Amino acid sequence: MRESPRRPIILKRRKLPFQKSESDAGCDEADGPLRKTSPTPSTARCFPDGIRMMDHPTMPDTQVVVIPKAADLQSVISALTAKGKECGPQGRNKFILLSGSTSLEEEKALGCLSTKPRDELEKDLSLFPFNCSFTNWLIKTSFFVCFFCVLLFEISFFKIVCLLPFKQSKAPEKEKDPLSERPPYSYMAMIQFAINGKKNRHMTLKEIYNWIEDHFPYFRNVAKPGWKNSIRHNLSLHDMFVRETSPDGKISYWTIRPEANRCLTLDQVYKPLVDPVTPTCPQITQIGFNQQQKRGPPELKKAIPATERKMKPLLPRTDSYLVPIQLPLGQSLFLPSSSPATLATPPHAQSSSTPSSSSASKRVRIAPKVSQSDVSSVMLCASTSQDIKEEPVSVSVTPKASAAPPPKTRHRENSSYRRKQRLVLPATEEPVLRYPDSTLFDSGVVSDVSTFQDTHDPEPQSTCKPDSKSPNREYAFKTPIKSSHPSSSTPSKLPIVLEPWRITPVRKGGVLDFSPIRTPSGPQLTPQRHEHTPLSFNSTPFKELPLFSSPRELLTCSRRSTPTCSRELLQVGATDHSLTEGLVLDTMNDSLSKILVDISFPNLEDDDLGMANISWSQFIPELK
DNA sequence: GTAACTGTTTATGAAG
DNA sequence: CTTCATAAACAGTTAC
Repeated sequence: MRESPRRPIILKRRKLPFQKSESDAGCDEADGPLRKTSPTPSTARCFPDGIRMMDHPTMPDTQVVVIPKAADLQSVISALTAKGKECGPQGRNKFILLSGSTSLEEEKALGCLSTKPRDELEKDLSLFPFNCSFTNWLIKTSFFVCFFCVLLFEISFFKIVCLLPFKQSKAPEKEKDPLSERPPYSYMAMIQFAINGKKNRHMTLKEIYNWIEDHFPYFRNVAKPGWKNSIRHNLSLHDMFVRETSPDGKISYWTIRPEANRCLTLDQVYKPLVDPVTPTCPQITQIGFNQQQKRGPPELKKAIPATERKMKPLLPRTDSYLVPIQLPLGQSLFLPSSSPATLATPPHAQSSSTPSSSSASKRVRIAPKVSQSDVSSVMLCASTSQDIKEEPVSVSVTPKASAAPPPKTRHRENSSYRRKQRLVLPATEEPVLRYPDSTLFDSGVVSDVSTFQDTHDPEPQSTCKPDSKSPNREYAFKTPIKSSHPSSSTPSKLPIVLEPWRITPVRKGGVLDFSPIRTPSGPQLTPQRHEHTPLSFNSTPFKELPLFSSPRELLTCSRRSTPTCSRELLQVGATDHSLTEGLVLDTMNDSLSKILVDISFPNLEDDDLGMANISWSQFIPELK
């Protein structure tokens, strides 16, 4: 059975001998040889505060420090700092802080570490998921410690790092040829990778082909030629992909709608074990707001077997960016004044005044596949189709309903992901009316609506009556642009029925005010957008935290914010991020309190970080 | 004119 | 039911 896509990648545990290293031997003379041979609780070093220390079983430079609940953490940290410095760079200068444990947990933890034979302990530690109470406890506790230390030692001497003490992977690694393995990404994802991999973020179809072939040899060597058809299909199907033409109109480029673009690049997901053609994509550093991302250590990515990359971490829900948000009626109050008369204006009359690059590309003439007779029949149909005329704009009308399609067809037609046009809500053309001067949409802050406006530049009439004002009118009768016309290159029984809203605005002038998507620069129109931007991908919880005046506030906020990490992000994070089992204070680096902690909780459910059974006051006396 | 390429759309089935 | 992959029909464009 294949692992859950959300399951974090399990890295191989670094196998270290239990023998004390030479360097460590000279670290703390006070610990004595006794501890080296038997790190039992009784031999653990005791600080004046009652802190007990013991060598980490697998990390030679790390000690586990058990801090009593009542201990003064500040003094403990100070002591550890001093101790770490004493040990020097070769000694055990990192400490995993375990704080506030109950005696039972403590005993379990220490007992787990100390009472079992080495081989058994190793076996325990190497099993996955964690079956050691100490390890589980460590996970939970380190969660606490992370926040606690951030709180207390934001300007302290410590560099907080994450290690992977018990990382391992016992899964049998099948020897598969990565070159012949199908990548675990959807076509849509791969297209995004490709386009985002380019500086200017637009690609010709052929470039997309080549990119995919270069990065996924499967498509070059194994896949049937039909995969290119699928690429084209995806490009056409998904609204996030927008076709633009070069200034001379001879070259078509595919781009990604900015507000729909999460700037995904391949190396955000994984680094191939073998990438014979293209080295690691360097694009990530070129992506503007993506620059804060930190890639995981290369070794982490290298350790990801291809089979474990079989996940779908990057499949944005279509409705997350394709469907304009239906806000309540009142939302339209942001709009400038509009009049029913404007609404009554045929959409195409405004479409030419939308000077975005996208719309420019959309001004290509639509092939006049619909003959006059066809148009007549269409108009006749529309005028006689009661269900369409009577339907409010906001009500979805089953396309082709009046054409009596086969039941199967009707079923499919109701699927919202089919056909980009279907994704456009009826009122999406309204912004054109409200904002004939659409320079707003070129400002970079592009709302869904504006882009829809661009993408779905309504030009139905242009087929029959080319817009003489269009600067691109010389590109007459090119391939119909998606969503630009109800009719398609594929003969359609009742083309106009596919987009009933195109005939409803005049009649539904008032109803159109339902549309919330007229806000000129509506961040609120894409409220989720930023949560899906790559900015969030690698951000640590701390980055998102405001300043806190108290531990309680911090922890409260931290717990609050944790669930905001979507599964998707977790999935990506699982690929890129360290798997944190413990927090280590690197006492040898006292220059900065640079926080390098990325917290993820492998083997714990997203919604269950193991905190349910933890009393915060148990760890933080200050909270009491 | 034809082939190849490109783009759009529909249909269908698998998988979850 | 949704998402995705796949196949295919069809049309426009371009190069030969």
